[in-house]
Amino acid sequence: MKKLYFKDLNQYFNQKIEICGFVDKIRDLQYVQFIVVRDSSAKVQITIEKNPENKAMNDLVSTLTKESTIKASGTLYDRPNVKLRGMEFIPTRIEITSVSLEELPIDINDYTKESNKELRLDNRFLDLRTEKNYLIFKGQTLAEMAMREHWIANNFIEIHSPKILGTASESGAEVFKLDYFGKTVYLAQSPQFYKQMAMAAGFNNVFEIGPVFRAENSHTAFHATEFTSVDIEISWIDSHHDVMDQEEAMCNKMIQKLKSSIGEEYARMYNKEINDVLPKFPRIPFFDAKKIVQEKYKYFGEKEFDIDRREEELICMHFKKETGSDFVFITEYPVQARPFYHMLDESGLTKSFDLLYQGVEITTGAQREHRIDILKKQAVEKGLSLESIDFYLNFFKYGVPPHGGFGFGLTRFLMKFFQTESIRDVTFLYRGPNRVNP
RNA sequence: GGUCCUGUGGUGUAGUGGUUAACAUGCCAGUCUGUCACACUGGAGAUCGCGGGUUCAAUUCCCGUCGGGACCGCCA
Repeated sequence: MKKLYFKDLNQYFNQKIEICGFVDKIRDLQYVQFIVVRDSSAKVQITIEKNPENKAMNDLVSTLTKESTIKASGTLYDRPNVKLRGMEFIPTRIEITSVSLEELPIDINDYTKESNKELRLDNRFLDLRTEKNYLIFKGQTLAEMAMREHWIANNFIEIHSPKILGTASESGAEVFKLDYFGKTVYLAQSPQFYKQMAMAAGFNNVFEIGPVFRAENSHTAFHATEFTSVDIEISWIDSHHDVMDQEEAMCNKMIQKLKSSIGEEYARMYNKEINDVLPKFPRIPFFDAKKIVQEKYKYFGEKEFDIDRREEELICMHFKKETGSDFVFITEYPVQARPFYHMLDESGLTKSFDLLYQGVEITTGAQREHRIDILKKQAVEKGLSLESIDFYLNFFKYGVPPHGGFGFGLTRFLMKFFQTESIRDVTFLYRGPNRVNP
């Protein structure tokens, strides 16, 4: 049997078909019964008159519970007077394929108050049954597809770097340790070193979409201990601006794809259009950005060499007003805020950038230092032992193109794109300091 | 890791030092001429997170504990 998606049902009027899905609502009246059935794409009404001929089905429906799954065969009719999509399905046979318990641990109806978030995460499989949550993962699929299309058109190679590491990878974050046949190994907190290795391998341009692990005891809406990172690395760049050009192009493709594919559904569910994306995003050097926030908003961040949450929000607010852009690049971060492998410019600032989206940092990128002597010197200055990164330094001994790249937090992007309050809402199954189940 | 907040039927909330803990929704039963967030009537459902203390009396006040959240720090 080929599953018919309910969104396509208007092609099947007056035909004998089989439909299957979850029971969304049951309205059992004196002379007629209605079942609203739902699948991932839409809902449809099944109508059964109460009469001797239908007795078997009538009895079945009276025992049916919401959220059970059913299959029904019958005929679909065009019925303009039915409010739900102007159609109804008249069955000749209904099969209950599984029965749901009567009461659900969470309320999945859109029009009532949302259940407690923890309870929803405990019962994520039920939480995800709503059309709004389904749209998030449809959006994620399309976003990844758009990015892949962009990369393939630009000669990128997809890599799958290991997540079990003998030495800790470097992104400035804490790492998880685990037992590996009696030895201590680490979970990858970034594919950083390996995507650079691909540059040394002559792959020219690479990308990876994969999990990364961070042992940070962070209790915020923007952090998870495991999340999906989109990483790219490209060779033969002149500066970090070439990397930003790539990210700009990628984001444009992505937003345009989302707009063309789910723009209507998004507008219906969120009462708002997807914002247009500008072909070019504002690029503002770190200290200039600080200055704007200080002069315009009279806000003085506590961190001299980094940007705090409030500053991120104000910078985004400023450029949204000035240019209409949801995206803003902050460039030339001071060396104090950056890892050892970022390349420095003549003035001692890093050739690096962050990308902010709707007030949140979604990317860090840079031109990498590919000259081994300078790389070693910078590592030592950051307090790293050269032995610990020996395997990494090897990549630079036998010729390597100038290169750079970025890591893009897919869930952070989706969180803001879908206007959710937490990264947990856009993660299939969230992992955090206090959550490793289900 | 720091600061602050929170825990009451299945779910979401209200409320109180003192008789039967309220409301909405959900659930069950019945009624109902096609509903469409169906409607109406009735019913079941809560040792008020857990432990201790104060008190004649604690769901309420205090302490501890466990769970949870928000913001900050760290980062994507």
